[in-house]
Amino acid sequence: MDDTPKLSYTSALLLQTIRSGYSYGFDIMDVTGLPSGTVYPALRRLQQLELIKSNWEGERTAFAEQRPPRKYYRLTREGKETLAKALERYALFEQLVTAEKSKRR
Amino acid sequence: MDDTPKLSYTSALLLQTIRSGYSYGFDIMDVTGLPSGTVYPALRRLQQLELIKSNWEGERTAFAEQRPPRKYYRLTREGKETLAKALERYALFEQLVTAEKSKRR
DNA sequence: ATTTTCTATGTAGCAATGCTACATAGGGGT
DNA sequence: ACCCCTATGTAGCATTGCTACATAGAAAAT
Repeated sequence: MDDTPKLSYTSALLLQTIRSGYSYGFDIMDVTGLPSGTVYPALRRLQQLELIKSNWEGERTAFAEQRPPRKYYRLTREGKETLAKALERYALFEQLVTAEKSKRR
Repeated sequence: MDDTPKLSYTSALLLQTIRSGYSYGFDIMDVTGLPSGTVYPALRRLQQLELIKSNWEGERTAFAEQRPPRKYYRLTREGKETLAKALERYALFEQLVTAEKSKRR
């Protein structure tokens, strides 16, 4: 019934990061603080699961801005749905934090 | 300088769960939804890192309540400090969620 | 001239983590 | 007899995460 995969925290974080507009590897590394050896393989896995799609930046744009070309990612529809479910699951964390806070007057 | 280990999401969640008063394995499994094969080894690792301590429930209490004895966990001082730092790191997730929300009016 | 720094993507190889399935055990119910 | 509930735990495998390294062009520094 439910074919959406259960995402690790890291995977969910990556999806949310992309969703928030940080859409290429280097930028994602920057925001999340995760190393390249974590980010790039994880992105590849997410793409294999068809939760994200990618396209290379045009060489002309990269050349004009004098830097290597970027590979831009965006969420697929399935990616958005899976992320939504992951956020529900991870909301538990916050509930526990707030519950604990309210305990100590 | 900083000897506090970097916790996985799962480890941080376990610490927070214990902190919130769910202090033995079976209860933790119940709240988090994580299976025993995840929870028990992870608790053992957290104890090896001296982030939590444990003590067995008295046999008399368990006998009186007609159930197997529980192993109760509590955070050490180091555990509390490590958790606090983990929460800072994981706040990034929420920031991204709220940032994204504010983007779509 | 050469070295270093910055942007950018990526892999190899190892260690750590997470999970499924199973094991154990006593009490209570059908 | 058999199953369910509470409770802890392990074996063995698959997946994940990380450190260290590789590549490459442009700019800045020495």
